[in-house]
Amino acid sequence: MRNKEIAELFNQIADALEFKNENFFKVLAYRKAARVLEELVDDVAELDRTGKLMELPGIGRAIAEKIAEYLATGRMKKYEEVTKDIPASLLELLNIQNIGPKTLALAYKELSVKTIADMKKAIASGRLKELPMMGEKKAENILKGIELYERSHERLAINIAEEVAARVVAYLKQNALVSNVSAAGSLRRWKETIGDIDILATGKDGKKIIGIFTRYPETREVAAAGDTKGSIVVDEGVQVDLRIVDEKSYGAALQYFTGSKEHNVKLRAIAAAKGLKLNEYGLYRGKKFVAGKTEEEIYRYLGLAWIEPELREDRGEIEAALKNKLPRLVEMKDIRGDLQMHSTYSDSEATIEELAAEAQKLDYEYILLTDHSQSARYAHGMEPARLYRQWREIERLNKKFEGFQILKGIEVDILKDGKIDYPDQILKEFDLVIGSIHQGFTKNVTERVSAAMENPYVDIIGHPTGRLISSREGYVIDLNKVMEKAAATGTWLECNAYPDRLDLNDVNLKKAREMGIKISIGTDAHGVPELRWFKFGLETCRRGWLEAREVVNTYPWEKLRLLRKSAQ
DNA sequence: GCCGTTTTCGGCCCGACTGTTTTCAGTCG
Repeated sequence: MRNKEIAELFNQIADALEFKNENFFKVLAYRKAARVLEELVDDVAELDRTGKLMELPGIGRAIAEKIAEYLATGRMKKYEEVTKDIPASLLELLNIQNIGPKTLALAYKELSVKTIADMKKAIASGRLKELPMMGEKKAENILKGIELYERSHERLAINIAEEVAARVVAYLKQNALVSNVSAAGSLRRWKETIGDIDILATGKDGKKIIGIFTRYPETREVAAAGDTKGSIVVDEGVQVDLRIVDEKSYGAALQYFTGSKEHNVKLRAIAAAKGLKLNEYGLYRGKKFVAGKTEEEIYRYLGLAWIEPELREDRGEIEAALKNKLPRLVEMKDIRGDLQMHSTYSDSEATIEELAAEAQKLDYEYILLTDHSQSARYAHGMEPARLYRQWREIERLNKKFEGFQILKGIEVDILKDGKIDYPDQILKEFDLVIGSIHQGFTKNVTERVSAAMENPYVDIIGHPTGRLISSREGYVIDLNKVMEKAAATGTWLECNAYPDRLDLNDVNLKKAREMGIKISIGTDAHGVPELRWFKFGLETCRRGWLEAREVVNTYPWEKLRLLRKSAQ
């Protein structure tokens, strides 16, 4: 699939056009097309073949033709044209805070700045600050931007961002001047990675509150501090923004700062069509304030049901809300158990007993213990003798519990030849079996996973794409074929809740849902504290529009066992 | 460049903050 490759080209065209000070909306159009391709589950080449490219939102005639051109010839004239007089290293600088297209163009034209190193030199030599509209402070801020970029230009993992935000929110809540403190932005939407952390609060004395905020003990640097808005960089190297609004604007501001940008653009268009104006202070008819204290009243006034933050990505949620057809998203209270975890029997720190004790604290009815199978030597996979020992321990422990049980599971390797790591007579003894790829990431993965799904005892495919958010692309796999096979065989696909995996991801889950595939959530915990990461899987499922009945963890075990394909 | 309950042209996001300037340009979200 070349979706990502083409998306990257469009992003670069957008950067180049921005640098050249082209029409801002044209830049946006390319960025939108890039985003649509990045999130596309289908193969862009297939859509091109069947003439369906222009059915995608944000893809019109001109962009469809460029995609077709690139697929046919491996080249895109537009891309070559707009980038030919720009050094390849230059556009990277646009990602640095306080460097925008104007500053960059000026530094390039006057001082031949082409790289980050050039920019540092231009600042050190004092030449940058001599340019028009530049100055001491401006140069200093660019230098800070470069430092931040070099330290951590990667997005923050959701679990880290959530922790940082929770600490800042708790700090602000201690202060009597502040009320209604809440995280907004991509964190409130539970996006899998977070750029910076947005926090919203209400209070009378904005300036004072911003002052308190900038004295947060973990502040490394204060990037801005005004009457209603402040920005700090905390020790993790992440930027935290705080906005202060009036009580009566709280809902409007929460809506506005939760985003996504694309969702908000569409919402404002709906407002405009009704002769209204929506901004972070409220919904207005002319100068008259008509709504804004809560999000609900804003959506209601626009003729929409309130939309869960996780859905606000402009992936059809506004259309669904207009028709009153929003999904009833699965919630934590629907969940009865965790369906993947490891113990000391393979490669984990936690004993079975410790995992069970923690699971009961979490009010689960069951957990599925899924240690590795024998060929996973790197993970101390279990040969049959150790497996039988584990079963006896599970049986012994289960006698002690009431209203809780440990299910006998396994994360079995799908081998390089597509075979499963245990024979069927062992497999059928498990309560549930997860089949996963842990070896041969580039070798016939689609065929091997498909073959595994033909096995009546393989109930779940674990982390189906194998991606690691921080470090690995994932297997070479045709997910469309895998989903078709999953739907045909009644195999469930996993949403692995491990924060670096979140696999399947939101857009793939939404696609799976549309195909009628059931989803299982597992933390893949390798230690007791990691059982608390379940929420990241749950939230990813919510971003994939999943309802409780579509997530198998919501069924009591008596019902769940009957959903297995071997019981059908 | 896209899009259409304002429909084939004209609108599409605009307000806060900073730093440069001396009334506003650039950047960010």
